[in-house]
Amino acid sequence: MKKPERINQMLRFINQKQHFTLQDLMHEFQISKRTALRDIAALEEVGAPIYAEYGRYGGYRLLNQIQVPPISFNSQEVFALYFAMQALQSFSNLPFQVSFRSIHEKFLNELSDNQRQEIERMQNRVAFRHTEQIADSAHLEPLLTASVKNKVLKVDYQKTSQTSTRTIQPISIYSMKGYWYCQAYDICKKAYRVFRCDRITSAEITEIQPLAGLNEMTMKSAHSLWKPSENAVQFKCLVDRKGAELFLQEHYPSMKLVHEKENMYIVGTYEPKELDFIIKYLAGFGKSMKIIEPVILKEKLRKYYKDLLNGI
Amino acid sequence: MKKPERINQMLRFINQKQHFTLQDLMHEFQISKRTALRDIAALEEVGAPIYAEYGRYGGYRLLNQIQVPPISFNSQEVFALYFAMQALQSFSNLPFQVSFRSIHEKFLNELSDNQRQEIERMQNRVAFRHTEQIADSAHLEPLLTASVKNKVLKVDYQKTSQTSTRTIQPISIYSMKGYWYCQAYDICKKAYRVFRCDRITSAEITEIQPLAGLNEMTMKSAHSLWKPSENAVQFKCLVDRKGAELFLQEHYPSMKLVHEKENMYIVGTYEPKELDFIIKYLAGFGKSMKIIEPVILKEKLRKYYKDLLNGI
DNA sequence: ATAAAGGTGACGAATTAAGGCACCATTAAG
DNA sequence: CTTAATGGTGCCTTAATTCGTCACCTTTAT
Repeated sequence: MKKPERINQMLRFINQKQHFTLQDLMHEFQISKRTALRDIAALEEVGAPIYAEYGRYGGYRLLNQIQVPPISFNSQEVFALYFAMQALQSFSNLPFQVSFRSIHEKFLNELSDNQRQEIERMQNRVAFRHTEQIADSAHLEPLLTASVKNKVLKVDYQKTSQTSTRTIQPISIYSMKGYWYCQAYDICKKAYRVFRCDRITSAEITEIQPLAGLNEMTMKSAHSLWKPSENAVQFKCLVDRKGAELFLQEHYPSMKLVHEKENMYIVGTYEPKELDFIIKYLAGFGKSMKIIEPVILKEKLRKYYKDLLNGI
Repeated sequence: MKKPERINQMLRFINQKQHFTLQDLMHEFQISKRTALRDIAALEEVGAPIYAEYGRYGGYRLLNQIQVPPISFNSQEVFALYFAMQALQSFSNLPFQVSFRSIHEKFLNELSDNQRQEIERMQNRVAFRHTEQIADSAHLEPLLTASVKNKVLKVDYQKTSQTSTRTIQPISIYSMKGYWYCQAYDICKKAYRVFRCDRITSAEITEIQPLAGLNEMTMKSAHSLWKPSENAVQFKCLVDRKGAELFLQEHYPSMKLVHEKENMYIVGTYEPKELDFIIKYLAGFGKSMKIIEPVILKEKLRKYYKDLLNGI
């Protein structure tokens, strides 16, 4: 018997029992223990609500979902979840493997006719837009797995046509502005780094001893690992109301917005090698921003604008 | 997706339809015709009472409903939903009133201990970041209600310190880059418009007769209501690879990216009154962009940079 | 301590799945 | 009668999956 058919029969089989063991499956379907185990995994993947009981007289049982009212979310909650899901759907890469078709169906199954209709009506009326995914990120799953299980990863990282092999301990992954990023500790360089996931061309979980304490890190606290080097330069820019809004739309952890006597300033630090980057960022503010210090930043910006003028 | 899972989803898929075609399966499950055919065979083997209708407008029909064992969300799906919800939570305004606390609790209640633990471990490891909400939008609910129920709304709209009263028929609402927007048809001005919701200072549902046909509009098709006026100016800019990426991160419906003999161009139109806006947008590309036409755009950009230079 | 349950990892041989292609059969519309 | 849209078959190649075996681990009740 082929696997799909067997899995389906199993679904029916376990549905009749409330309790069964691997032995039962082995006899019933004439398969080995290993295969029975694998089939259980397949059943769970399909969504069968079973759980295992360990030890002597253990076995598998069905979660009795019928007794507990099947997730009674109210309409508003259902909407919220549904549209959250829709937003997820537009990601071309996710750190989990999910079929939105399947979620969609299971979701609608749980709902009353009324709720179903309302959802359908709202379908084309609400959206949470975010930047579309720009580059495919192929290895999100191992990155997430490593960060959750506190493992060390060996990755190939491609940066401007150069590929380097890094040994990293991922802390978290996040999507932002069309890209996936991975916060991690670079074991070799002994420093906190952020990697862009689409530039990771391969990822492999190793058994290298992870750094202790790093698994206590959360996404936010990890940023604190980032310290301005001794060479870091302080800067300060005056911004108007519009500039402040732009800042809120896009900024980096090394800067903040401060109010000072009716005026607003962006203050922060940059590493010398990031100069070009920061100039480009600040130029995006246009007239809404005025560099106060340092002078070198003013000079650079002037040069930047001159270059652009010549390039037109 | 592996075959057993696909077959299961198919069972549920065809169970909801009374009629479907090979094409449906091919699209829905992203498989070839040959495979779809084979899957049909597998379904029959599993016991689905399907029969085929030959010829044009043919397809498959289900004789009677199949009994499919109940299944629930699998772990991966639960994770995805959970994190989608987390992302929603960071919105300071939503068009529905929800208590994330309550959703959170209901969610965790339904899960097995195992899943609960995994979720907790992932809590600080994954995030879908989007721009934080910048301005409060107070009247999202009436806007959504009006768009769903096809009602006409009277709103006060504040634009650069001037408040005007508009009579609009909302088509959809969406969030983007930290703001909520509302696509709507302005009944008085007889034109399609997009409003920023935080600038709507009051909203009231009226009983004014709505425009017929508008409720057929979806979010995407509504954009087609937007037509460049007679005064609209065509423009064309050369961009390099980096420029193309920037374009993908941020662009507007009136423009598109085209490939032409190894080169990439942004082409589109702008309204004369949007000139300042478009200049600012294009300036954001820096060296990665070169205006090809019209000349007036080049001139404006040059002036823009000169002004900035003087302002440093 | 022991026995009985579930669970993992690795490996190689066997099997299956998948897509592509060419071509056939049936049916309705024009 | 032709065309388009639909289901259906056979055959080929390549890639992926499946399965059993075996060794060994974990959990739990007795």
